[in-house]
Amino acid sequence: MWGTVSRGDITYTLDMGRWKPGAGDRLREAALSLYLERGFEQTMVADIAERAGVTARTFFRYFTDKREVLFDDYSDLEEKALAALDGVPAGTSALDAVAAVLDTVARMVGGDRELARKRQTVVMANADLRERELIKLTSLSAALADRLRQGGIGDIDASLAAETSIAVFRVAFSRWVTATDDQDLQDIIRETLDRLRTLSAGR
Amino acid sequence: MWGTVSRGDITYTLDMGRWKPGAGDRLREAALSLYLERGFEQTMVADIAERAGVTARTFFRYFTDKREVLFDDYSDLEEKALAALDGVPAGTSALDAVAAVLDTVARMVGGDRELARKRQTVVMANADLRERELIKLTSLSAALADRLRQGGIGDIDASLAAETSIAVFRVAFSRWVTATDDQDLQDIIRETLDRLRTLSAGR
DNA sequence: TGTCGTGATGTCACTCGATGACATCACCGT
DNA sequence: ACGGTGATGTCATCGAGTGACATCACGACA
Repeated sequence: MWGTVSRGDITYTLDMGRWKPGAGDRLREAALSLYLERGFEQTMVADIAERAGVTARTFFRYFTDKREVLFDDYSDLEEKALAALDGVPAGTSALDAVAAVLDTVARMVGGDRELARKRQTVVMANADLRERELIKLTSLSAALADRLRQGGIGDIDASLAAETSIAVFRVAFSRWVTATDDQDLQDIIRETLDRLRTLSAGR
Repeated sequence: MWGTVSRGDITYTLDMGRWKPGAGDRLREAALSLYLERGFEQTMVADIAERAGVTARTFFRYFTDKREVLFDDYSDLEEKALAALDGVPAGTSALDAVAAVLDTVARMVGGDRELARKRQTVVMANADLRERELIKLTSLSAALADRLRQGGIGDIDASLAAETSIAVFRVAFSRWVTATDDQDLQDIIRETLDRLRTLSAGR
């Protein structure tokens, strides 16, 4: 299917990629596997591109930088999270609304623990990747806070609830990927949120 | 004081810097002012170095990268924060312990609001700088959580309390730098923490 | 007072991430 | 068969960051 073609005195090698669809997905897979094999810093964008059958230049057409290839699915997450927030009945307390959002997020992320572990391994091994993850969560938090405000929640309460949800998610997610049993992420998140309520009550 | 010196057929310009002490501080000041004037991306490390009277290579001997020049004081902060944590009496609840830490941090950061505003302006204007700020806060949080565990606080409670303290700090700090009156950062932090307690109680 | 060691800095060369400008190619409709 | 279009490749360039080595001021010491 992909052979070689001569044109003039130049021979083009049609090594899958230039016209094969799905370059973005191939790049994502190539990146994750290479980051896992060699580590993030030891992997060059050219390596990822080569494994995906494209050029480094093409990599940067799909992803703004070398880190983003692991994180661009956060836009989906944010979209669904906001939708979940819109779904809660008016008058729900800020923390309950946020609980509903966390439940939705848990369903999205909690499906494939093996994948989550691979990603977590890679991300935790590198400071730049941890930074990127944090800012993704934070911008999600900011979006949630905005939406909460639109729903009539007070300014500070909205910010606090949103930030708190991130805190809970981080703690719960960490427990989930570390856990040896196969407890649901959803359950762990619920537990963690309850725990926070207890803590804040001073008990 | 710093003139020129001829040695052999080479003339060295002793433009303050090569031997003048305090290169680190000069670099910090130069960076902040340039980031403020032109923006972070439009400022090159060579520019900062030049204003500080050194070479770009020297910049990287003081700071690991272009961002770190704004954040290396976090090591002080972490040190003092942990010391504050050690100062709380045994048996204090996780959240109360964290409250004490926040108070200490507030005293350190809350002294110069003008400086804080400048920094905040620069940091908020650039995604890479926001990332760096987040990871600094997060590693502070991790250090606090560790210390809380050493003090006998349960695993999850320790993580949650530490993460929560970051959430409270972020919300409070944002209010403080934005505020038009001259309310103390300490007070705002106390208020915000109280607000979180109320929120979590479901009221 | 001259010499030497040391720490801080400068110089140079290089790699790699990232971007703009332009060329090339497959594919699709006409 | 032809021309337009979108995706990709190619090339040149900038700037961050790093290693190796040279240079210099200064303080110790004879």
